[in-house]
Amino acid sequence: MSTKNKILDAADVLFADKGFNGTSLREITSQANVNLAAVNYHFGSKKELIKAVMSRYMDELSPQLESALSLICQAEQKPTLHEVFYAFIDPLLKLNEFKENGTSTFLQLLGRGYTDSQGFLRWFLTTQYPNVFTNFTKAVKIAYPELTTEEMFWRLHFTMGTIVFTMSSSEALIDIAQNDFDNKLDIAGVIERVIPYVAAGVAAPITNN
Amino acid sequence: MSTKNKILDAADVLFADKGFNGTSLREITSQANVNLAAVNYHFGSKKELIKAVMSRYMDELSPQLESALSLICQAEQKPTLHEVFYAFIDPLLKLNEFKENGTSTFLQLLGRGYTDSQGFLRWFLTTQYPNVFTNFTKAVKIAYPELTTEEMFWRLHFTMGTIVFTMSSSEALIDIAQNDFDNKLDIAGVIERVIPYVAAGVAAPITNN
DNA sequence: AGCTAGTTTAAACACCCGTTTAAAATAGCG
DNA sequence: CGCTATTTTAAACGGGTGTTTAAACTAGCT
Repeated sequence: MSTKNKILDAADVLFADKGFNGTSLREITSQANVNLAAVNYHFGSKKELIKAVMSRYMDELSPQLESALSLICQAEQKPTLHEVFYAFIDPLLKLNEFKENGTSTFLQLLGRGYTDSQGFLRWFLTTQYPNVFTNFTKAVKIAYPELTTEEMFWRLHFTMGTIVFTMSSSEALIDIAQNDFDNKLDIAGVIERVIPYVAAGVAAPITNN
Repeated sequence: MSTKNKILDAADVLFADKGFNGTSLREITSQANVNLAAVNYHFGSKKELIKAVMSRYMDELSPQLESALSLICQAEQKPTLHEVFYAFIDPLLKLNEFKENGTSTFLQLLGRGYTDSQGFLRWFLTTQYPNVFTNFTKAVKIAYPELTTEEMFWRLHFTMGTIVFTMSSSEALIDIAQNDFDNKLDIAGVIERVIPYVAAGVAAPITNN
């Protein structure tokens, strides 16, 4: 395997686990069995490495999400909110074929990116992959047209927060849940549980104060 | 003002803004106009300072939350989920009297603590302030007894995630929202919007797969 | 084989970190 | 006042950080 990929593979596990700030290049390169300077040689800087790690997932995910959402929007009958959110499941789970534990690693990275480094990753995602967001809001708008744009703005961000936050601590939660309820559970199980939650949240009746 | 309080005041703003790992003692002490060594003299270590910052809020909040929740549980008619969640609003908003921008700062700190430093703050909160959690689950159990303990476990963590994550990026979101919808909005407004969302999420019908 | 372009390597660089030290300053009190 | 205990201070410590350097190595190709 190429040095570049060895670095990427080691980096995304460590980044997901300990955050971007919390992971040093020395940890990454020793885990990847490559020289420290290789990161700067192949990627230029740590920041560019972070972008590369995220891009590897987004380039895989983004087209699949786009087609899944546009399929829903063009269907003869208008979709339910439940269907809109379920459109995310297959593309997300396919990341597991793309890479071992790809789904949960990616979602953890997303969570890290939201809170670490003062939102530079949010800027990166919204500017580099804007279609994912516009397609999603379009689909929600069709499924729940009564929702004002502003309410939708907030509820989608709440949803983003729920997903991302849950997944970034999903390993710990799964551990606790398996101890307390001895119920075999994996990342797909968590997704199965979070979808009804966020769908109900977005579908909540509009309160007019 | 005492050196100790100057440090605490500077620390919680910086911690909320840039995370625990992302804030150095040198930033804190220069912002507080005190000597670098003062932190270790008064608090012992950075970790103890983090605990002290959180305790200052929790000691204020915890009793108020406990009484608000037990009031609800002991009412003659069983509470709705909406009421259970609204019980949080007043105690949280009272943090603004306790300290300028106390509410949003505290919630941001909570978000930081969940993701930074591999969950040591979660351990700290659940072991030092267990009553808040048990009272909350008790109240939810009364309001929605059909929910299994396991489902409740997950939905409460989803809720925690939504709140904490939303608030940790609330400033940026409020900025965007005010630009796009020119709608005056503050932290209380965000709370007003997130409550129906999480209440609906927790109240979502049970799916049996 | 000999040259070149691409890659890897060990070492050093300059800087930031949390913590400790020991001296200086400041209060508090008999 | 003079003594003691507390607090503040500047400086240093040991270690970790991302990045850069220049030399060594390794293809690939004529």
